Amino acid sequence: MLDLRFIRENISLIRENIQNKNESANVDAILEIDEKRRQIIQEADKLKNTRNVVSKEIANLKKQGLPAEDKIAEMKIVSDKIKEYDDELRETETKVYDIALKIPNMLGPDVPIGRSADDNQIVRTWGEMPVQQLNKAHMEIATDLNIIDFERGAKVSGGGFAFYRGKGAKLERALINFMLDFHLDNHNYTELLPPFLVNENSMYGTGQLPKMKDDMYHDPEENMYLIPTAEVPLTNYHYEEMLKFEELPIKYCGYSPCFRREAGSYGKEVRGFLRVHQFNKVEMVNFSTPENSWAQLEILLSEAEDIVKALGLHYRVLRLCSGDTSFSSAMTYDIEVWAPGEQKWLEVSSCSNFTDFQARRANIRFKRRSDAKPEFVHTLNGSGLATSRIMVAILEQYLNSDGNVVVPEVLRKYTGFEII
RNA sequence: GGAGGAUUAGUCUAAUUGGUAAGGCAGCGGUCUUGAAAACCGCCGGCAGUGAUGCCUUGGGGGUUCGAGUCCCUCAUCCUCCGCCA
Repeated sequence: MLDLRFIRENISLIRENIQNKNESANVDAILEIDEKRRQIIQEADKLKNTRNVVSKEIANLKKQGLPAEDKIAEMKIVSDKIKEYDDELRETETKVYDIALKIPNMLGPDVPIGRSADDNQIVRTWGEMPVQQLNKAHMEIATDLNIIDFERGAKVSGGGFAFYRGKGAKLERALINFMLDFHLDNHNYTELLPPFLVNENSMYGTGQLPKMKDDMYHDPEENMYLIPTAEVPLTNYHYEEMLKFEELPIKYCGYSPCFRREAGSYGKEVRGFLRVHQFNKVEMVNFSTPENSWAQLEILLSEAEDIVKALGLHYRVLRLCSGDTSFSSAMTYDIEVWAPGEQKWLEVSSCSNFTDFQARRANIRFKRRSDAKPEFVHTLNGSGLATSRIMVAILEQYLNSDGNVVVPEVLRKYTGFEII
């Protein structure tokens, strides 16, 4: 969420930003409602002051055994009035937040303006386009090698679910463990293995709710949500906390499965591993001071790139244009790996600076000194990485001429085999 | 799932029949000192405000009352016991 005061003072910038982000939030009413909200607070505070002062007088009278009926009757009226104001305030605040929660984060200064993925900037490309002797897509490879079973996934759960089988399952576990160990050993992270179900507050905290409600698996019985990314539990780990200045930046990484309903997806988009309801991901999150967050974003990106490099996969880095940058993000870099069988680039990581947007929602703050005013931290996160699409890239880039797949060097100590 | 107990600010701990959150420690700033410690003074929950100041805050949310840390309802978390269970 944006600061209400910032909204008040920069409404035209906010309208422009909503357009640039291809969002549709309607902010027309917010100024008027917020003005009303502030007036109610002022009026109510005056009455509350009266009540506090006179209540003390009543207490004193009672102590001296003097009558206080007049003042009590007077305060009864004041109290009723306060209740009316408080009810009105609650209503008005709800209206303000309904609008404010749907306003997207402001874009960072270097974000190129554009409508769609076509306008994203290519920052750099790493490695060489691999030359394929066999031109097979990952589904065919996986089926031939019997390492991924979508049919039985569909039978047991539904479309978009799969079993990893045999060496496929082990390769998946190897990827997860390799990524975690790599970040822990080389990038100074603390590992968190989080809950996969979270409450509603957490979903609001990181900004999945209210906007993305339809994309979430929800248990109405307990009002809990299956996480769409470990970003949710890892960021909300410090929900409503005051962090220590000396400890920033705080860096966590953690594995989780990610659950997405993908409502509205269709056709060949949902075929194979490119878009599934459940996939595995190692996520990195970072709590930073405001002045340091842009530098941290570059570091976060390079840490994600280190994984792709270590796996020897041909990839490129994109700076997302305004229209492709998500609701909560100020700026996002995507890492895409090349899938020769698909003949396309696959997103395997998204590294974003959320500035103070999530921190304000989740109320995560820090003090520069023990007697200083609290400030919101900046939060960042990046996938490091999503394994299902990395699996696709490995199968297609490491396919050799006899139809087998060579296991990337760094994974061999985890898999125990060199070839599938 | 059932029964009972607990939750006060970073932490520990107070608060007459309901009368409007008192202290200790830690931390920060200062005086003193060659430097440090000790001692002493001030600050030391949040929001708004340049400020004086005002409002809010006893796990969350409601209620009763002129007034709630205190009484009632509800939810959460923790502890003890019973039941069930990987």
